Amino acid sequence: MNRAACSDAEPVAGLKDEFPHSAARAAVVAIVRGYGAVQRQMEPYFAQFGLTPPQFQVLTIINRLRGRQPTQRQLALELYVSFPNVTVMLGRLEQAGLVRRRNNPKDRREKFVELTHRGRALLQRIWQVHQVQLDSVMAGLSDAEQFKLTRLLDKMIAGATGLATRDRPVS
Amino acid sequence: MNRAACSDAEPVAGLKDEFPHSAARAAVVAIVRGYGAVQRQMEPYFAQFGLTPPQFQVLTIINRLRGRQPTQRQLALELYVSFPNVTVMLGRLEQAGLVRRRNNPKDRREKFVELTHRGRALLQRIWQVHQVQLDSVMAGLSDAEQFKLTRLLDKMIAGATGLATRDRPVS
DNA sequence: GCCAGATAGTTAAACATTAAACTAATTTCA
DNA sequence: TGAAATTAGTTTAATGTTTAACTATCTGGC
Repeated sequence: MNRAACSDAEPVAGLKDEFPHSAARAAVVAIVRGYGAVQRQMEPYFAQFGLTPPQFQVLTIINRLRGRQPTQRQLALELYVSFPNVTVMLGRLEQAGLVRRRNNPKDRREKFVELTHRGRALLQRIWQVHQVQLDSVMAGLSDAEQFKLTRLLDKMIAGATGLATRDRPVS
Repeated sequence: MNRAACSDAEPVAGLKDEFPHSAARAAVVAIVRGYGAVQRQMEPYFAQFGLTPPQFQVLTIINRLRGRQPTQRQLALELYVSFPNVTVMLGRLEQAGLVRRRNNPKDRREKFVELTHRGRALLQRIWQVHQVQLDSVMAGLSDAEQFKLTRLLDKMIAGATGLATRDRPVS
């Protein structure tokens, strides 16, 4: 390819080559990096129990909503994920014997979701060592700093002015 | 299934039904939620340019390493992702005409990666409006709070005591 | 000079995720 | 009552991610 008249190795005339730094950019980058660090610690930890982090999240939410007969729909809203995603994840968790779907006889479109005995037992087994893991992830910060971090993130979430925001998945 | 002797609706005897709250747990949850909020704002934003957030990240890193002839290997290390992941993502970006792979004649195992003119032009088009987007994500925090948030997250990352940690993907 | 081991990249299989299109059941209302 | 609209869930296609297994190439010691 002959691009002598528009060399691909040269910057485009008059435009800068790097995006400038700013407090907002640094904070966004820090959040993404912080999330990555948390993920890298939690993945092998949950793998010990045969779970992925999202699977643990699903089990936790189902447990929290127990007694309220959650449907897959309600689960998706609580989890902040799309509806098809719930279908897929429950399929795997059901196959693993941790979760059960029951048809609602009153409305045959709906299915209630609940933990099996095995699913509940697994959650409790994890809880016995879970605080140690969380503390090791947060070992770099004092309790006061952990509170401050939590407060700042909550404030950021509350104040984000979603210019091009989608509140939640729509499917 | 007859489970009369071990009812699935009862909590396991002697174990608690909820994992207790703690500063560390709140902070981890806040990081995950904060990341989700950022993602939900950035995805539709990048979609305007036909990109996903990871694709933008790849283009940014390739641009930053330009002049150093980065290989796919070096890209994976900078991006903190696995090597096969780079293969897959570059495949799509190359197909979109934003990136180019060139064989290293000195070592025919390696491939150098560089932005095409079109890739560089797209980055610069995004940069022109990028600060507005970042500021809208961080609209809830003052500049000083953004600095503090960045500092706390960096400290958290540096201090995490990876009990069961994997520094980076191994493949 | 040649073969064992290391290195760069790819392919395959699994999981998570979304949007879009589809099926089935219920509700609305004319 | 019966057709239209709504709602719950699934399936499909696409993207991103990992680990494991594979191919091709290079390097080092004999």
